[in-house]
Amino acid sequence: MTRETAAQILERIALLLELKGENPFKIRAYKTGAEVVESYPGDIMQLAIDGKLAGVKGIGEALRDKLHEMATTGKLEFFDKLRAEFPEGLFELFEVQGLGPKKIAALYSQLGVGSIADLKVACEDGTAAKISGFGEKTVVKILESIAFRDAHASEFRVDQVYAVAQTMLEALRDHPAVSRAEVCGSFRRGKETLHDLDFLCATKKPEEVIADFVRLPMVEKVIAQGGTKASIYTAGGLQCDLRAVSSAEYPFALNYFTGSKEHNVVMRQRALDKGWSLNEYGFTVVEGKEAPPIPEEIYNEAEIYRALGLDFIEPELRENSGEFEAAEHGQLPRLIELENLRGVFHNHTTASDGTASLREMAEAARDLGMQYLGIADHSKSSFQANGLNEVRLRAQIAEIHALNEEFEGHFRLFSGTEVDILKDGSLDFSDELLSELDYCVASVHNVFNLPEAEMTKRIIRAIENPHVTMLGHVTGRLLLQRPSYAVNIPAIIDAAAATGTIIELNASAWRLDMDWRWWRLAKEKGVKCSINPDAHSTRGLQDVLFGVRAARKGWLTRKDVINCLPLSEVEQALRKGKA
DNA sequence: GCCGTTTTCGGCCCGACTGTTTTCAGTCG
Repeated sequence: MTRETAAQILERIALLLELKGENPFKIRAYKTGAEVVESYPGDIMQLAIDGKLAGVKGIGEALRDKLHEMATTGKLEFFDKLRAEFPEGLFELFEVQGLGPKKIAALYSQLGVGSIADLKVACEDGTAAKISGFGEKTVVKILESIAFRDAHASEFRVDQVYAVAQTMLEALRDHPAVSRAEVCGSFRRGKETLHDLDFLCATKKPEEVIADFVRLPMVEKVIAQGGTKASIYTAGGLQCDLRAVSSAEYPFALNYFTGSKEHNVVMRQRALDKGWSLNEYGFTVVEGKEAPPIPEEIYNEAEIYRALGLDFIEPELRENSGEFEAAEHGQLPRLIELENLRGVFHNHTTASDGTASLREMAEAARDLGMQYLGIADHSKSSFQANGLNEVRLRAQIAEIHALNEEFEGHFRLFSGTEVDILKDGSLDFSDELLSELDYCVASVHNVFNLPEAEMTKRIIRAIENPHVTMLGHVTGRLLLQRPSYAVNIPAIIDAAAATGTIIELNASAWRLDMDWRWWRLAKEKGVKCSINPDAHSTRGLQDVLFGVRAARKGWLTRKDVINCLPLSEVEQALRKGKA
């Protein structure tokens, strides 16, 4: 059993115990246990098998035994018995905004509601509104939340598909009959959410490759299987398509299946203007038309673009939103790469709601080849996240100074805070305290329902504070789960430009906020970006990967992203904008 | 169920907001 599965089982136990009205502290113990399993630095499942979990904080005797059982037998009797008491669909009810354990338990016991489909019926026929604690507004909110969820059905965040994409791609590339393979589609274009994964491979033996593809271990169900293409579902319900083509066709197919559809339309039109027809297999001269000869050998996508008089357009830019004009005039940006990052800001430690200590986070960042790490734990108003008060923050600053002494200039910790932007736009800490920090991230964490004008004013007031270095997750959205609050982004960008405030690109796959669609505007206005993992564990630092994808999609180069600066320059840059 | 300058049992994170109530329970962050 994988650690992800084990963690999910512990989480589900916590939910079921909540439904049963169990002791809340016992429930929290299971939730903590799930987090520990999820983010433990080391092979926790092997430790469980070997019976070496003693001393792992958060895992006591009971969880130790349960983890051992899961790791060795692949199941957990306690969980199987517990979940048999409730319908399977009950879990999805927790995804509905406004529904918690108490309301779900009431719906289930009084109306037999055991799934979102049941819930929808109960809301629409008026029975739900009759339950004590439910009313008209509750029902409306529930229906809204269900509608939002339906609109995004069968969509996945990129972190949910990343491992499958890599594993399948490796399997394809490993295949003796495959010469080249790639993930195409919206995954390759760096989209933040997607419906399926499109794989492409070049081979002389398509049927053999297809047959082996549908037998991969992660394949749950074969939807279709033919001579050159197949579709399957993984256990997680993710659809994966494979197309097998010849080596000569490969660059054309790669281009075609990467899309976007709008980009492809323009590509084909440009080819037609030359008298060529373009499809997923190659160029052909249009019947009866004067046309230049088709380039004889096209081995890669760049040569297709060159044949059409264009610079190579990176997949992330292929949305027909100006990339052709830029490619024609040699004005495409040289997009940022993961390797350009020299450090990261906005990270949490055990002082607030992170799972790793200051030292562990620093060591993990060094191991990733970074030169610096910015700490930004929550401020006191974020009680839920164990936010730091003034005394604890000053203690952390001192601790950071001590660690920096120890690093002797080889690595640098920056002291910061993720300070709450309060309802009126004032900040959770005084200017005096903020001035003692190396930098400050300001974020909204409560009162999401303000009208747009008020929310915009609130955030701009925070931006105008000279101690606010950067603005955190500007819209508060959680992809596929919660829409952004109402806010006027162009007005925020203008305010950031006027005050020299950096805007964060929160790299958590849940957020990717500010959205890639706004970065070109921000860049035009001279606003700098900081790609921030918002890491709550050492593993979380690696989320910068998703942030870089989004930054590339937003046309950003290393020059636009502040944490591409080497240590020797970044400190000054943190101050410069606000000087 | 976990933890502990407690060795064995008491404490474990808090406040705002919402909608339903008529003083507060439930949810969220």
